[in-house]
Amino acid sequence: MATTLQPAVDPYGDADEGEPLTISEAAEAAGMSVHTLRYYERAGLMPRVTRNGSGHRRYTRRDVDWLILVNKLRKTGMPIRRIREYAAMVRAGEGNEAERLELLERHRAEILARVAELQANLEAVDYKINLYRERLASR
Amino acid sequence: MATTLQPAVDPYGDADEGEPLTISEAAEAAGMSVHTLRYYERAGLMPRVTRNGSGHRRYTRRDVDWLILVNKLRKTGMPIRRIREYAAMVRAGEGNEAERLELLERHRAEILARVAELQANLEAVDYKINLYRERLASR
DNA sequence: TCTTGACTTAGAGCGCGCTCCAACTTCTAC
DNA sequence: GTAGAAGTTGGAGCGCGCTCTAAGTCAAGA
Repeated sequence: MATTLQPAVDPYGDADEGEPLTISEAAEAAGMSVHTLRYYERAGLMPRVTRNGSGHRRYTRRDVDWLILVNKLRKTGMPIRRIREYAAMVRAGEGNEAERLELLERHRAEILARVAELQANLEAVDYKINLYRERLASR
Repeated sequence: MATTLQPAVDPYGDADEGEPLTISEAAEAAGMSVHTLRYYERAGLMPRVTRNGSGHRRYTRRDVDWLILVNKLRKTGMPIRRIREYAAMVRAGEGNEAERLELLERHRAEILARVAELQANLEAVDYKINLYRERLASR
């Protein structure tokens, strides 16, 4: 008997994966904790996660790729809530690419704004640094 | 009207401070809420805040400048905890400029690292964006 | 058979940075 | 003098994103 429940539709777009990973292997591969993986799933951030016969999660390579992307979205400040929306679009399958694109383009603009803000405020820090350097130099 | 907010510019000289501001005026000038100003004071982020005879806070131009700096440090991700350390140094007075400089230089490095991280992860977002654009174009 | 360890769940806990509330006092304008 | 705006305090509450705990299931190896 097959050990995994295969979905009728592959939410990622393609098929066939290779050996699935356990949660700890997937956590290792994605660079996060098993706690976080379970949390992300509960939070609706995974388009799908299949289980084996005894209820254990099995992560495909695509699942891990998705986790790595989620990680990057998080590191660029995308809130869980919006990643959930994105995951829902991916789960819904093909046909909503325009929406997905719009979400990512908005996020791109936010990243650029964030970089600009950091660089602007960096100037104030640099100004202060120079002030202290001068004060120290004139002793 | 001698009581307007005049930038009589006193960037750390011993010049006149001018009329002190109430908490709501200072909040307005610094671009934050009065709640936040009180919170920052309680959290130890203010080197000093004087009170008038009846216990109301009076903010000098220097206090507001400090708040603006704190705001920039926050926006560049410096935790409250570390700003508290910095405020303690300022409160302690002259003689610890080397420590203050070190704190700011560490923060500077963290900002640069953050910018680099954002830019690196931005590439993944751009990659995805291009993917969706191509998918949409070939329809 | 027993132990070990990896997995499961629901739910609690936590650190951060505010943000607000209740109850009270003080200031300002009329 | 009085209304009401604005100030004060201690402490509660909140949204976020994890992070961990407890109690249980299950399979493999000594």
